Amino acid sequence: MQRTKVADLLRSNEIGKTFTVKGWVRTRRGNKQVNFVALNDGSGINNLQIVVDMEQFDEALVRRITTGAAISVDGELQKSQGSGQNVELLAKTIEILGDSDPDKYPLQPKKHSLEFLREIAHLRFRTNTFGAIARVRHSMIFAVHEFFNKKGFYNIHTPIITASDAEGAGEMFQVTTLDLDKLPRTEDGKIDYSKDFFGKPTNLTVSGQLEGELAALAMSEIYTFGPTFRAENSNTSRHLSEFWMIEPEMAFYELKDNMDLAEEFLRYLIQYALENCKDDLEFLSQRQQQEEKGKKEADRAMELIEKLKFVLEDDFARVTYTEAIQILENSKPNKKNQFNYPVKGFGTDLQSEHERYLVEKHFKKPVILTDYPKEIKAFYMKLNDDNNTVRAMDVLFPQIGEIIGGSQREESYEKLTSRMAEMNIPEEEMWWFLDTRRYGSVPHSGFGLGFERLMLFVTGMTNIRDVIPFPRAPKSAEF
RNA sequence: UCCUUAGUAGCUCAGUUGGUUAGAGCGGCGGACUGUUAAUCCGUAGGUCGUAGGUUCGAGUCCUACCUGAGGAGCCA
Repeated sequence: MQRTKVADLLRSNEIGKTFTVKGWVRTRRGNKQVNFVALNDGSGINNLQIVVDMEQFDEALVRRITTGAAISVDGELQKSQGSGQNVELLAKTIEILGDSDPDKYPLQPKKHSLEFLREIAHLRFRTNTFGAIARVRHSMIFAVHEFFNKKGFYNIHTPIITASDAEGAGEMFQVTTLDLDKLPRTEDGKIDYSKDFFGKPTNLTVSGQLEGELAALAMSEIYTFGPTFRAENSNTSRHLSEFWMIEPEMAFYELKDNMDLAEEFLRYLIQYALENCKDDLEFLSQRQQQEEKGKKEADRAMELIEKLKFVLEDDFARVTYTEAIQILENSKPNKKNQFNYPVKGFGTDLQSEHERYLVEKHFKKPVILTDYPKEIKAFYMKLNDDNNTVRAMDVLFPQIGEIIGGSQREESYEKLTSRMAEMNIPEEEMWWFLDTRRYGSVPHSGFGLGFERLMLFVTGMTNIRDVIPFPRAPKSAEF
């Protein structure tokens, strides 16, 4: 018989009909007369209750239905006598597909800490929380492509392995096939990369932006959605060594168009989650509420779904860096010396505590900060007429901070090369990038959205290692 | 990388100023209960206390180093 998914069966009202379900056992309980098995196959957050009439089954078989075991059940759908579910499956035949030794299976029918589950990340898909996160993650991936497809953007695959070290977005992972025990040397003792696989030093990409610009200056509107790698030794709940980034790049967009797109994009994704991930979000919300019980009232996060809706209600605040500095300088915590890093006028690099104050205390909604001093931003950002600030924009979200970083790009060949000279970026390595400014250069803009940061916000999880299936971080590459 | 903090049964934790056979809850296992809802009740088996040194008559409990986790900072997405 054809297999029916648990989620479909739970929605079904074909009482009395026979179905086959396959999945993994969450719990079994009962007595000599009747047993109840909670079965999940990943199709949704809710389990199907299998009712096992003990008179119909061999006790030895039923004993093998342990937490974690895989089973196949043929049975009749019926209205549930219990109150926890509408329908249940009265088992007619049960087949054990895969046993699971209850003495050794690490997942117990009880609450586990997220830290423990990180140590058994190969099995954590089987928990409610990580099943929900995996489904939400899928929906968000799908929504990203849907959004851009609807708007006529083309998805571009940019390279994972690159030879350019130009963006300076952080430490890079080197890619090599050289034998590290016997490195070939040139006459002056340096490593001879002409012997390496690509004939020159190569790394894993830290951003697809530069290649994205090449595509945008022909295709008009493109986006990338791929893995990026940073070998930065950063050990926080907001950073990964391997993460997924979405980078749209648009010809003929100025900074305001860029901001409008970023805001529309984020709203679209959140709206999509609310409409398509209701069950999972409700579960994640309950989970979060449980977690928050131990905290002081002032430290508690807003209820998840309420928080998501709240972001949709209001336009994001848009302020320039200069205005933000003034707000911060005149803020209570600054005057009372409560910031660890006091704000001292133009040029101060904003710290996490400052961003959090702006978003969570002052504006109480997402904030887009623009026009930063050129000194603290990348070389490719368009210089403003004041010669002092660049057309950068950072979108700041409550709790997670910077979720998007972007800018209008410098389209002038002269200004770009002079900025590169100031920042000691070798022109000869960037000849291909500079060609876009030599031939048919136009105003253009783009931004990068850290996909896992979005996932943090949408799921209400607080550690980024919990919103990607197999997190990569310093000293951590298991599974 | 820096600061703080933690590392005791499968999991979550308690172990008083260093002192006889290291405790609990949950989970597992055995049993009871004619429909349960991480069920309930009774019983039972599991640890030498992150690793390596050291102090001491004696260390889970003090000291040093290292490893690992968590929270925060920097870097950023």
